[in-house]
Amino acid sequence: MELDERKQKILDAIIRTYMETGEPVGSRTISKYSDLNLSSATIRNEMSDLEEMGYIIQPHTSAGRIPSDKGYRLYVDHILESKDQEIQEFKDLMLERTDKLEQMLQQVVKVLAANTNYATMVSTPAVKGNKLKFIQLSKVNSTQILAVIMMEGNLVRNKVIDVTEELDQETVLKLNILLNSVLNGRSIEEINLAMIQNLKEQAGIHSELIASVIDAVAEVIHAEDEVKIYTSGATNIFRYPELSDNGKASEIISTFEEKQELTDLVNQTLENSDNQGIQVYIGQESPIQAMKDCSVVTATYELGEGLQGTIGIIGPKRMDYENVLKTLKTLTEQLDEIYNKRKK
Amino acid sequence: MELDERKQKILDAIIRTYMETGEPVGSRTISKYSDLNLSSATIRNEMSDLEEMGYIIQPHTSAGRIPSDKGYRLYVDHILESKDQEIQEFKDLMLERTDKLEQMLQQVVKVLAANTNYATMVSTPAVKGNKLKFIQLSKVNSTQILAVIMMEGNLVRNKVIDVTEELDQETVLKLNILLNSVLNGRSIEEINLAMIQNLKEQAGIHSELIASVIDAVAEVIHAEDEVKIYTSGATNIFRYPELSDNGKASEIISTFEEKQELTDLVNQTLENSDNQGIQVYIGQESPIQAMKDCSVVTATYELGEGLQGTIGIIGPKRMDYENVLKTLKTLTEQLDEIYNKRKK
DNA sequence: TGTTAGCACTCAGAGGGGCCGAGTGCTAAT
DNA sequence: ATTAGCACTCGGCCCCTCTGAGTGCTAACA
Repeated sequence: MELDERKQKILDAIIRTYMETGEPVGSRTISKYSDLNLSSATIRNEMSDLEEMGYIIQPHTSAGRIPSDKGYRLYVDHILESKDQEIQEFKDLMLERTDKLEQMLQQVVKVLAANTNYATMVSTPAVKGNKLKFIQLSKVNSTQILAVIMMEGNLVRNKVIDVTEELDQETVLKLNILLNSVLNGRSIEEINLAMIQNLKEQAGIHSELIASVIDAVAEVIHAEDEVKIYTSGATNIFRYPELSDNGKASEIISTFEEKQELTDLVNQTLENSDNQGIQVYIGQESPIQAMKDCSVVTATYELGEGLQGTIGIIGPKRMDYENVLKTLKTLTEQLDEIYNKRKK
Repeated sequence: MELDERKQKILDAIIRTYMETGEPVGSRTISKYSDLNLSSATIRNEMSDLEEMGYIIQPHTSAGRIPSDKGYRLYVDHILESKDQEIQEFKDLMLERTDKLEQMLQQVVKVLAANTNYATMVSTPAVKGNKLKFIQLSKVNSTQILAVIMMEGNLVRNKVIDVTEELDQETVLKLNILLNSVLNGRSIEEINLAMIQNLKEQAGIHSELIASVIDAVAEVIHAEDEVKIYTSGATNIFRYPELSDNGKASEIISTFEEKQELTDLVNQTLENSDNQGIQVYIGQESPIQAMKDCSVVTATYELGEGLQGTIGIIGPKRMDYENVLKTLKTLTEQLDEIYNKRKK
């Protein structure tokens, strides 16, 4: 059987209606609502076909039809194809923009949740192929050294290193210079064993400390450690009866609270960025098991210099894809812009 | 009317039974369950008195009685009076203890939620009268300086400062020495205007930068900014039917997610620490409106040197106070111990 | 041949009635 | 002061019915 234009239109009408109401939609509704001017009987026939083809589902006899994952997928793919969408302004949000990236992201995720009425999340940017700007060792006390590591994009990480040998100020200074002269401007991938060996030799008796510092650098740069995730509006899922069943709701909210699985989502999203970085997971497609009854829309934003983060919106399968996609697109663009301004 | 011993015992029995079952408890139950050897009729008379005195409530005619906030309060106060409670071990938790305080706290809050089946939260320590260990300025590029500020307790904060004037390495070094010589070992309260003035004078043309740095120090030290709150087990509230009513659950979980109000709770807790730092808010007593149907138990832990944080457990009013109080006491002691070991 | 009207059928959900049992308050007896 | 007994209350549960939305099928129609 073929999905001709009329069937498409009917499917579209079904999905739209269902997105609004959340109730199974019947033939009569479509017959009246849409501008197809077909009787309910005809619609029924078509619906029967659509069901056979797997685009819609009847939750039980004598109920209307609801879209299946496959139906949603078709719908979303259509939207994704349609090219330029108008741009909505986030001025009010951006007015309050702060210098602190993390605070801003928290702001973003809140506004997003409030605007969309879905659950939202955002990850801080992961470091990817990022380069060292400089390392600064400072003596804390006789047995501890503070290593401050700054990367491109002004990301700063600290680590306190315990040392066995006592160091004087001068030695610390020398080690500083040594480390910086060799490591600055390198990405983690570029720092190889030969380089480390070389460093150790030059450091002489302090080679052990060098090893510690390198370890710290490696640890610190390793992205996963430091990707933070902010969420908001998890309780929005109570708005959608099909999700607020106690077991489901609890699972989804737990996932939001514990965040571990969200990290997986972020990583997966970053791996397959395409289509302007926006991805839509419908139902079972979702990488997170707890969200198999939801749709998850993710977008990748980039603050330049290999700093990529993810924004995600989680809602019912009948979410307002059109609006969500548009909003996410706008938002990621705005984030780009912020970065560029800050750079200037 | 007086609360004689028998009434006390009956009240106690009512509360304990209700804590177990979550159902209103009737006179017959108490008559059989307790070792008072009184008929249900007698119990009924006493219950009638207890109700009049405000310790118990009848949710509706022909239902049993449940404890009122006042009843719980009496019960909790009794427990708090009873002195030495046995100590329960958290060895498995502590085995995994890491150097990273925040990671450990996250661990703590998770274990706590899993063990108690209540919702839990923990705040990172707030800085209070804490002293500067040192300040380190580093040149990032021609217009930016990185200030690393280390406090007692090895708390490190970073801030990138934009500067208008170009600085060479040597100047940065000089400013470093200047700042450290004046500010080291001072707490934020000790840094006064005269000191700042003095610094500025010595800095000459760079006085503006000094001002920026001082601002940064102030900002960074200001506790509220940096108190982070971790939560876990928010969905545990679904275990308790009296809380899992949709509206209430949603409110509580939102509070947990947004965290702003939890900060208020933390602050309030830190302000009135007494009774080994453990406080119990029952129902309306809670500083957080959303939790007016819950009980909130908070404990203050101290990592020495003015670093205080808060642990909180949020559950139904019929929570197992005895166990919760014991657990919290143990936990805070363990945290103390960790600090002492780390110090050594 | 595609579309429509009509009709019998299905089924979830709302509403109502009746029953049950837990629990109370009161009274009279011990 | 305590207890036994009794009438009464009331929420929760089960069962039934009714309703209305929706379907599939068939026959008529253009």
